[in-house]
Amino acid sequence: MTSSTIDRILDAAEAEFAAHGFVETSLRTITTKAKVNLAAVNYHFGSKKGLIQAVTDRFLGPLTHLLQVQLSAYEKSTNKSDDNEQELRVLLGVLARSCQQVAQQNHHRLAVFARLINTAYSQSQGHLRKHLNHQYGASFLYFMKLLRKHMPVMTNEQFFWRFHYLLGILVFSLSSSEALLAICEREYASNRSLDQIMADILPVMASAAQAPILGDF
Amino acid sequence: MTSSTIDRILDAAEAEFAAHGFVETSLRTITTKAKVNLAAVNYHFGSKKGLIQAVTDRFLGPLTHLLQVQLSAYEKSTNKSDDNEQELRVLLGVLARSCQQVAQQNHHRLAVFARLINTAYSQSQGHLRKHLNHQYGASFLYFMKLLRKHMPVMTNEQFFWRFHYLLGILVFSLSSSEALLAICEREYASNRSLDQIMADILPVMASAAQAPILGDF
DNA sequence: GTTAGTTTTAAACGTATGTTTTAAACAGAT
DNA sequence: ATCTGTTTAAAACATACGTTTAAAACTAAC
Repeated sequence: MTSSTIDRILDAAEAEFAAHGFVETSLRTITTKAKVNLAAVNYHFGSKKGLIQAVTDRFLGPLTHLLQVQLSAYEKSTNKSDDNEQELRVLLGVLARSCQQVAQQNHHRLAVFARLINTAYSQSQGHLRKHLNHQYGASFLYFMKLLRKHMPVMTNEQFFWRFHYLLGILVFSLSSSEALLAICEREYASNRSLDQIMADILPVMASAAQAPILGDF
Repeated sequence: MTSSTIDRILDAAEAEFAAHGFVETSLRTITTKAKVNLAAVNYHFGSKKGLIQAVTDRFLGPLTHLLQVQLSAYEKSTNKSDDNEQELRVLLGVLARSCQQVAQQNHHRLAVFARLINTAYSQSQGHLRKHLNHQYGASFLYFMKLLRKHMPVMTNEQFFWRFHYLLGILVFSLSSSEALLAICEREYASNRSLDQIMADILPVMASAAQAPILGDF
């Protein structure tokens, strides 16, 4: 047995979810791609919802754990720069590197994660968002706490909004990465990688974090 | 007859699409909310796909038309600032104001638009993206051309990526606006409007547009 | 008032989906 | 080798969906 049924399902589901979204991909396409019987999903994961949760947990579990470690290491580090924007890039780099390390070559994982965030914030009810917050909120709150230090000249509410604007850059880029990379290759004959995109985004997010707050427009 | 069947369908579809997405909302929920017979959708719009197109056309048609006018007025205007970032805010403000003017109080319209962009870029095939580009690409290319002038220190490819990072801010904020506004009200007892969010985003996008390009991280 | 064209209605159709069921195949322990 | 619990397999189930049909209701012109 090269790989277990469970792993083959998770891998196939991850790829399909990343490419077509959660509701758009059926269990039948997943199970045929995984070369597994249809009923296997409900046997091992209970339901489609359980499968989605398992796929995302496989990424978010290690990610939040690694993030916790890396952030506390960053917090204890002494060689902080005086340049606030530089320091923002470093902090955002901790998150980016943690994502990359957990995704480990697998370009689907980040796309699934981005889709998850997207759907979580697109639901008016917000059940998924509450679940994510309850399950993995601690690590991300920690990250936000450190980020907050480098964005001092705003109220908590202003920080809330600004944070989600930054999140938008990341989520949109990752969930659209497949299409964007394809366009980029066709239009500019340039073969980029997800890692390069991540590196590309960091200074953009850092600048966006420091943008002035203007009342009018 | 207070409002025609077609308009009632469009209004109901717009609200449901904005709240739950295109695939997640059924024709039955739309027609019951519109107090219209189920078959009316297929009679008037041919198919669900036709309905989606009609909903988005109702927004994108006027928007691109208005944008075309406003942008050429902007291009001809003489009181340009020497401050590049300020000028970026003005140009982005043209887009924002056009969106607001066309959306006209209807907070669903912008959310549907954002969802459309999101799904267009989330499809690996990209049929929807090509359709939008073919139908409404001219106005947005015009906008990009003007934007390009204020982001000179990068290659065309770098501009391509940067543009989509900016797009991410807008799309995520708009498609998540309902959830974000709800959280904001609950957490900070602050009643914001979509217009305020738009005004809030402009300087962030302007700063992000001018962020430096760093090779490493 | 009749007629021709349009719109609305109720019902049914075909299909795709997630899920369940029941039995068979398998694995490891005794 | 037998037994026990676990996993796989094929089939069926129930439901929700988009779509189509055919008749009824409506509208406006003659």
